[in-house]
Amino acid sequence: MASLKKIAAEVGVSTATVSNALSGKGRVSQEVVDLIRARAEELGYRPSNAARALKTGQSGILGLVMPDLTNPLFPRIAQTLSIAADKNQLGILIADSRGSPDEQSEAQRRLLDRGVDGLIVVPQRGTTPDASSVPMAVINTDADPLNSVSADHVGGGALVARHICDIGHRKVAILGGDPVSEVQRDRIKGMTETLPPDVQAQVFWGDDGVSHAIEQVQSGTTAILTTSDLLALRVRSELMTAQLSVPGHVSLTGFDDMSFAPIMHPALTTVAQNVEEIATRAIDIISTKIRGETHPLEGRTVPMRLVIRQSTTIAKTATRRLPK
Amino acid sequence: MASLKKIAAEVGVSTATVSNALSGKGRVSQEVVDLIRARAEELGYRPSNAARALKTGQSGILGLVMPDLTNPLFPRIAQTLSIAADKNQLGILIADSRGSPDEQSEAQRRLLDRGVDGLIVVPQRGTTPDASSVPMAVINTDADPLNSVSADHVGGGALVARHICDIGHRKVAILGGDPVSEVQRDRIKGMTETLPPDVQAQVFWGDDGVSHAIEQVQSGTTAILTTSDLLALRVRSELMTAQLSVPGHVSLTGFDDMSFAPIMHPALTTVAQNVEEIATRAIDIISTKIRGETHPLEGRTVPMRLVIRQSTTIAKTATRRLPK
DNA sequence: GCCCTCTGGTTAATCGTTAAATCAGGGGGC
DNA sequence: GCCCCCTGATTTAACGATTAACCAGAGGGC
Repeated sequence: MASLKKIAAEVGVSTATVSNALSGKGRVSQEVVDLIRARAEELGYRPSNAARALKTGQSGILGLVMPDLTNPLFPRIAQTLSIAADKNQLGILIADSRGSPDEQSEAQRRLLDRGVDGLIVVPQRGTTPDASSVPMAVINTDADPLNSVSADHVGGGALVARHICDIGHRKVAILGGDPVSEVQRDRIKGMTETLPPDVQAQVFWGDDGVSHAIEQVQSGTTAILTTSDLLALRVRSELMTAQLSVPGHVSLTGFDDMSFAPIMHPALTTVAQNVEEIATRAIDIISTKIRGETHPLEGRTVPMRLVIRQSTTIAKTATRRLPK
Repeated sequence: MASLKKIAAEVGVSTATVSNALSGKGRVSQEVVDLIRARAEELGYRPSNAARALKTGQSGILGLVMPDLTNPLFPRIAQTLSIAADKNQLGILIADSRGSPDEQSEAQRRLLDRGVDGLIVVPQRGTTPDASSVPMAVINTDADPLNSVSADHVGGGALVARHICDIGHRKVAILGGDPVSEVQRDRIKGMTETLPPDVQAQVFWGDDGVSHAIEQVQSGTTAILTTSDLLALRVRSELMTAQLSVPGHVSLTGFDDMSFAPIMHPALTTVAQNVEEIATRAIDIISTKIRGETHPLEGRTVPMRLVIRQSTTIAKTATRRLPK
């Protein structure tokens, strides 16, 4: 409602002076500044984003492209992102790429058309986001050359593998959802790299993988490591119908520490992402990029954290190997 | 990059003509329109949102205020909202009210400052959103006088109560998370209203409620109805430690059909919201409001859907009452 | 032949903010 | 007393799109 012009008229100065007074940029005497500030406050002045954006070419808005907004991690990312964003006076415009790479490009384009200053993209599994005319921060995984920040999925895999190994398991099944996903591949890479040669490990993928992994329990597998809590929940459910108990017959682990992990039965051992750090850093990185600088931590990963709960326990059939 | 001015210069007409040609508004001959369209296409012309917003006073952006972005329903709402929004050429700016009413007001203010054309608010439990200078659509529940659209939570409660009753349960415990939540109160209202007089029902709330509800099983309660899947999952977990099986000893129901409901064990009987319809209608309502009209369905609720899974079964201790 | 209308445009103002360029006037250096 | 610089402003132009108002010329009615 109230514009610079109105304030200028009321105080009896030019709009430029009002602009300067409020932004603290030009040269304005202290008394005039006070006068203007007071009047602006009274009138409830709020600068017009549109006008500022038009003039400066910066909208103060960031675009967030998520592969699928129903991704269970999205809420936490969105929340932290939105909080971190308004600390930096930025807004967040969302777009859903609906599971298809084409839509991902469309989503990027739509956000660009709206004049966002930067883009934060969590790419579809196995895809690379389009190059864009504004700075972009990619949240994916270390293996992605475009990755700006992400959890250390390889390290997370290592954590859970070491844990399982430490509590004496010598034959494990590793279960991934979709081999196209770099994130999942990295998690599994971390697991297999870390397991010592005397531990037998077999990797399974996809829907068939679930039953195959479970069959392995018959032949001595004492632990199933999955790349996602959702997958672990499914395994848990199928183990139950097969009359196999967790962790009695087999230990089970997930990934991401989703909402249900602590309250399912048994509570699920999993690996948590430091979503807050990732989101905050993403905002930081994109802000520095927008300013034309380079962020020292760009491309670095954020450590994951092992959350040990009741779904993993000491392997009965083996002696415990003590951590060195 | 390319502006109306540039196109105008290249084609040799005025910017007004270009504007008219592209928007189809003024009077421009067909050949000139074609010429301009072609040139615009070639130059990759994209209208500046900022300029348009400044001139017209409409930004084409909607603000979405969520009580807590980690709310498990948020992703689906956000997704559908974002899809429905871009069908209407609108963008969605998110804000998180972080669990506090103050932050809710702050969030509204921030979005308003960014010049949104309308606000979609899912209020904090037990709060009323601030009146705002732009049209607002509230997604809450029927009992809220400001409600613009929402699931029929009362009806949902009725559905699950009727189901439980139909399969022969005569003593049930009803468990809510937070009595401040109008949504949860409505769900419970629907349940209690629907249960016939010969069914004993007791209502419990909050953390203590979980254990109290479970104690009831000792004294003949054969079903526990909760107001949320998350709550049901916790109950399920505690029942397990108490050596009580679902649905063997007790039937269990949730609400909202969250991601884990179908894959937990036993799969959870629950009541699903038609989130798509709600979100689509919210966008519709806010769009009509922005145009200054009134939406015929404003304030109406959307039916819920009962999803029967394995967590509910015929009460052993009673004869089944057949649905009429 | 005069007036009116219709077509296909153009001009110019405006939205609110920013920023470069300009300017008036006082004070100090020498 | 002249020149320069500094302070505290003001003017002016511009960002890109929209839109009301205006205008030239063709064609038709009578």
